[in-house]
Amino acid sequence: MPRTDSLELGELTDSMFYILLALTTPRHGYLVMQFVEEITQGRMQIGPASMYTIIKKLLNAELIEPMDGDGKKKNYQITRKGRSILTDDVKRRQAMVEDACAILDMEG
Amino acid sequence: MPRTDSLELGELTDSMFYILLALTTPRHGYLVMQFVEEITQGRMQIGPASMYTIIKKLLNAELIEPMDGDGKKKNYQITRKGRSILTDDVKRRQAMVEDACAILDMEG
DNA sequence: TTTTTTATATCATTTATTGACATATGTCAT
DNA sequence: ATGACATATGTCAATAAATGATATAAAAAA
Repeated sequence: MPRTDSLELGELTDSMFYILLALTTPRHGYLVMQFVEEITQGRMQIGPASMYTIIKKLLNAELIEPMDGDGKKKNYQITRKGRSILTDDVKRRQAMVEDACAILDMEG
Repeated sequence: MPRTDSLELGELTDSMFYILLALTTPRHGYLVMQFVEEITQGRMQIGPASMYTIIKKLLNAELIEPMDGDGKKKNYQITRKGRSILTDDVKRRQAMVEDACAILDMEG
């Protein structure tokens, strides 16, 4: 990924992808971690280091925004810009799968 | 991605994914670069630095193997192990797209 | 002959991820 | 009320991945 910022290319890393997906509903970081593990059935786990590092980056890029926090908890939600980049990235990933299914002999 | 080797997790990076896909037919590095650009219609480009670095890594992990080279050209092809990991990774990516389509409101 | 394309390769740098660690509050059983 | 565990957020150093720049050399084309 490196050497060029993935967000500048309009691409999301797997972690960013799932965190953005989680924040289509307002949640705080800890809940996002649990949510990702749940919907992926444990296939993907995001620990605190990754979580809070990436949250910071997504905030900075304005793909998510802060919301009303309840005490210690800090809630975030996806922005319009974030949603747009997320749906584009779903399409990008869909295209990759289709490329593969065409060449291999898998049902796409 | 880092801190843990993606291959040890049985996961492929985007570049590895396309290079393996290209090597389902025997090809040499330079052809792989062109092939990837073609099938992705320019969406993904892999330059020489990435190409030969990743080829080396895939060889080392025995996901590809060398073949008869014609002069300067070095041909490679995917191994059985490589094919198995590739199809698994297609499924992993398919699952990600499905996760997203379920939460967003996209046709999967 | 000069230029471009083909073909392979390395190195230093940047970005991404994460294990280990630190901190603090809330909850629950003993 | 005391110890254990879950909740909740955060940093830092270390590792891995990708790539721009650069180098080399043969073949093809202009």
